[in-house]
Amino acid sequence: MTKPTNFDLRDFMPYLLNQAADATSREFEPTYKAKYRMLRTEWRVLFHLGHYGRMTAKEICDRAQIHKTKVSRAVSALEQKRFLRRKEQPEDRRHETLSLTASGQSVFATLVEDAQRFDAALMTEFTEQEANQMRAFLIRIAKL
Amino acid sequence: MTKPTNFDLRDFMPYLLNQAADATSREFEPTYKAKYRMLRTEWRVLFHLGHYGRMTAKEICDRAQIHKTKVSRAVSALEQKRFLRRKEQPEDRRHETLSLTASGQSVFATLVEDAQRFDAALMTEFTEQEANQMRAFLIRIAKL
DNA sequence: CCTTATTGGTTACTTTTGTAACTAACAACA
DNA sequence: TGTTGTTAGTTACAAAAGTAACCAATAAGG
Repeated sequence: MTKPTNFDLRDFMPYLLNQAADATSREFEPTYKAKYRMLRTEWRVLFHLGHYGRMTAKEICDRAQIHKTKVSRAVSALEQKRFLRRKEQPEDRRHETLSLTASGQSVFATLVEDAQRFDAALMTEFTEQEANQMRAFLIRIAKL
Repeated sequence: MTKPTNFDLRDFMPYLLNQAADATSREFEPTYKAKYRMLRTEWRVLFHLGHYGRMTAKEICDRAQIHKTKVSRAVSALEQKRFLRRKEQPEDRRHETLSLTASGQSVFATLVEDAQRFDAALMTEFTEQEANQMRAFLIRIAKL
């Protein structure tokens, strides 16, 4: 009855994805952590605002698939660092629009460069075509 | 001086990897969490022991790239669940060899099936060739 | 209007993780 | 032997994440 299971963790996609994600994140984390004392979620929120301009916390939750409490905490932290500002919407006072301050934007600009440099370095071992396939694949898996 | 940064998070590999890893893990987690009240690290340790037979905590750390405190805690938890057993090595009493108990092995067997089923379902949207490329790519990125 | 959802966001409490300091066993070498 | 260094693993404490309960504000239906 006992099957001769030859199951290798390296055949299990979630495991591989986690290992790869961890490896790259561990390497990149110091960039924003050391420079700006930011947490991963803060980094993500900053990037969403930097890229999309302005959005509500809810929109960030939906787009980035982060739980609202995590976003809430990240927003507070970024606010305390004076990287973003909230603005209550008069037509619906439950919403608040978030946007980067000038200093938030300059931090964003710096971190974008770091990210691009990091990504370029990471992908040197792969051809442009491989990189594109990868991205497409991951986007499908993550349902982005 | 301000560059018209057109940086999309979806161009940043660590972000994509994390999103994909999170998405798949969130989906798979209930399998071992609901059935056996196991944590992710416990699951991983169990799988390493199930696959390689017996090894020390240190070997698991190295192979799975998990920090020793996390492994230590997972080992204790699995021991309490009677899924594994420790055996001190007489020739070097700092080492202890870990191995699955009978019940640990049967849990492992069940979870392997779940994992295989999950992986198969996840990959239905991709060709065999795509899947293999993906795995190869991730193994390179994760330096496994 | 008034009651009952629903929605955006925060707070309080618990569980898990990260970090550093620690113990015990061994190794190396004077 | 004794001192110093290293290694496997644990423990204690702090930081972070998950979960659920909680406010307001609004919507919806009688």
